[in-house]
Amino acid sequence: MYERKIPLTIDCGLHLTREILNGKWKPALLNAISMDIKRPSEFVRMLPDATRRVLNVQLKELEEHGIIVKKIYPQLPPKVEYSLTDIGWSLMPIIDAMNVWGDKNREFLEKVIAQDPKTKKTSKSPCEVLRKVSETSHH
Amino acid sequence: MYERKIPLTIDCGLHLTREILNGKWKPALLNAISMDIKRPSEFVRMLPDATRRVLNVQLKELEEHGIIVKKIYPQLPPKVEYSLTDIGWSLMPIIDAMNVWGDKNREFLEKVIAQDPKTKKTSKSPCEVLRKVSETSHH
DNA sequence: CAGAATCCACCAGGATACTG
DNA sequence: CAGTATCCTGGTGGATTCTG
Repeated sequence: MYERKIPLTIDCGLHLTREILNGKWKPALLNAISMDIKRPSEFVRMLPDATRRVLNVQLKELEEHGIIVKKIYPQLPPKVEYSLTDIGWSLMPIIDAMNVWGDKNREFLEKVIAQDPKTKKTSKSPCEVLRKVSETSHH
Repeated sequence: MYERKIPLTIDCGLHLTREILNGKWKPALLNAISMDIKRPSEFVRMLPDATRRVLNVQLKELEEHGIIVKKIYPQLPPKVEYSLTDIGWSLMPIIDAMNVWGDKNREFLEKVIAQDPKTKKTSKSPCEVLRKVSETSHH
């Protein structure tokens, strides 16, 4: 059974963290950036089910919340790169834990979520896509 | 700088976990249940900004997803208690991490989130409320 | 005390098209 | 390649009322 190391008496922190991570693609974006996939075009390839617009919106929020930084290279064609701030990096253990937990329980979770009527099936599995991207993302 | 222990090449797990935790009050509910605050009336007291209905909805989803279990005592007045399943417990380190991270960065986060125009101020701080509840929750 | 039934407002997120 | 402007809809979550 799970043993709590720290006595948690309040959950404000929980709400704050939820607020920061609140957005359909934010965890995935953070995960991507931490893996050095940090250009908008790469995000789009990596998350085929998301729109450029939505990704931009969520990236902007993450930026405004101080989690990531946007660097614009004044070139033609334009080049943009995102990177994690210190606070952003400090968030990664949580993202990783979510990733690991989801992977570990994938079989079970896919079943219970699939049986959920309000779950819309996404056309493509993000898995293979991301795998491809990360192989080719650095030319 | 953050050193990644496990090479993460896919983020499906991330999506699954997000799906499970997707719901405004789910993390707080899980946190509460793990702290042995597990009766509907306690939830309502603990989260004054949430409606009974919404809490019920989210509890039901958590139950359908196999994260919690609902036990109904056939009495008058009715009594209901929720508890975490094994999978639910295995999720707690993540909830805790979120709680800790949010607490640690509270000052910063409150600032950046407050300056966010689309953040609606909640009337009461959940902190004091929860503190009160946990003091009195076991009669 | 627990919870179902309505009704509804709002906004996150998706589709599309256009500019630099 | 990057970003913005519209437009639209589905669903989340809130308010209220009513039962056992």
